[in-house]
Amino acid sequence: MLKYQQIANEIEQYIHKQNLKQGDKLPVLEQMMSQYAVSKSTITKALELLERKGIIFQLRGSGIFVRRHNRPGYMSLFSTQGFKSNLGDRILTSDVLDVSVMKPDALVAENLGIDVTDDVYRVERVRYVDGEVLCHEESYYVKAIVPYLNREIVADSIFDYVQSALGVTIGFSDMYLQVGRLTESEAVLLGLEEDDPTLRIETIFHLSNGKPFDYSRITYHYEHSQFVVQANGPYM
Amino acid sequence: MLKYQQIANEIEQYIHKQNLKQGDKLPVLEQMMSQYAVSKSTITKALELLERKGIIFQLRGSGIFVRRHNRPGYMSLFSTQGFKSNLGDRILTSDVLDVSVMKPDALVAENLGIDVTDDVYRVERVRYVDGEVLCHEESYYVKAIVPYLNREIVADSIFDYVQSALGVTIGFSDMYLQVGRLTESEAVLLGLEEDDPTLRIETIFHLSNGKPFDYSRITYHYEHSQFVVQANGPYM
DNA sequence: TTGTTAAATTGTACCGGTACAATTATACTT
DNA sequence: AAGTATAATTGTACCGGTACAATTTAACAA
Repeated sequence: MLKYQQIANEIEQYIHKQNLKQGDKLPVLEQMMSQYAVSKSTITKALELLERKGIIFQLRGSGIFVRRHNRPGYMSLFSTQGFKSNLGDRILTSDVLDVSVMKPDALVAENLGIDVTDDVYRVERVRYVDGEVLCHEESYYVKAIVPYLNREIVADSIFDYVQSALGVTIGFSDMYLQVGRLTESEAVLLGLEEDDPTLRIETIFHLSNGKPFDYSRITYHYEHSQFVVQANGPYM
Repeated sequence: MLKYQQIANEIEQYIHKQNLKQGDKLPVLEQMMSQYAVSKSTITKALELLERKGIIFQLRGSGIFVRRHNRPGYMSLFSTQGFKSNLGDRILTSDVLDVSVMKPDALVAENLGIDVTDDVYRVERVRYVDGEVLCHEESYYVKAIVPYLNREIVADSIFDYVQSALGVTIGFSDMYLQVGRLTESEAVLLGLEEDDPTLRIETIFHLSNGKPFDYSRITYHYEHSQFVVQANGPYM
């Protein structure tokens, strides 16, 4: 692991262990330099990472402060999307409805940048947090990149498997959000009624080399899903 | 303007003018260094900014490539939230329903980190994109930070005014998303029916010194709002 | 042609430095 | 006590460098 990542983790741990709250001040940069015995730019890089994650904010001339939102029930929009799990103490489980190899339809192929004659894995799951229905997920993996999947892998974290077993790294993703109404079949799976409101998120996940490898459609249970997104002004 | 910001802008312009698409390659780092006559770290910083904005991705050993999502109808979730307007060619207008000074209720005061005896500006608007109803917005500004507002300012971009006229800088924001059903009064304003689906976003905007100055509740017209969020893997 | 090895290309991690801007603390005045 | 100038603190911009890892290209062998 890289130094600046390691340091970022340790600082994050420190904040949690000390139970620091919004506005609490962290040690100054120079002290961190000597504490971790690295150069200023390495500390800066670690802090920048934490800033992007919404864990701290820095104020020139003043110091480094803890940033923390105050709504326990909300999940990070990104945590449910395959990235670093940030669900805290909540337990995520899955019912696997389907894992199979197939040919993609035109829409799926287009989103994955492949041909309709190429193979994809289709995975269908219903996911739960602490036993409550969270969402219905239908996702497609490019078989050329993810050559093998089974129900055990899929019941767990697919992304962990892909990264550790296949040695590929996930780079970035495009998420498309839209509110709509449930179809009858979706309603059954989520334990709701037809035409009930829902949040639909389509996501295209890319490897770090820019190639799409996963296209997924998620339909959320509107009563069990609330999300937080922490944004940093100048960058968006 | 800072060098690295300036360079980031110029590169962004270049991408648009050349109409580069996903996967197209940009000049290599070393060439950019000489072209803009700055050091490597300044170019790196500019590129990092563009990477965060979802405009490029970098690939060690290979080059710098354009990243571009391919769904024209979708607005960036952040563009409608006061940050850098990225709506492209679409025109954003507002009906101002209310601009007044008042005392906040307990909930608003809590979200703004102030006392119920402190003054706030209450702003209520209906916003349109290209003439279509986009959302209903109710927002509260800490009067101690934003001492004056009127209907002209509010009809335009409040954030531009706050930053340029008041000389404060916006630092970061926490957004809370939730799907629900419209109340009758909301439905009237949006031209929909009661109990229709809707996306509700509450946002707390902070200055760069960490102080909250704006708490807003937005209710979106579910048929006229679709959002894109571009995420970068390792940072979330 | 196909695969393998070696070399060149190219971005990233990390160092250490100077200058500076924003904030906060201090000393001083009124 | 309250304002005002001054100094100290503290993070950010920018420079220029070395080493290195990932990728691509070129050279080579089977």
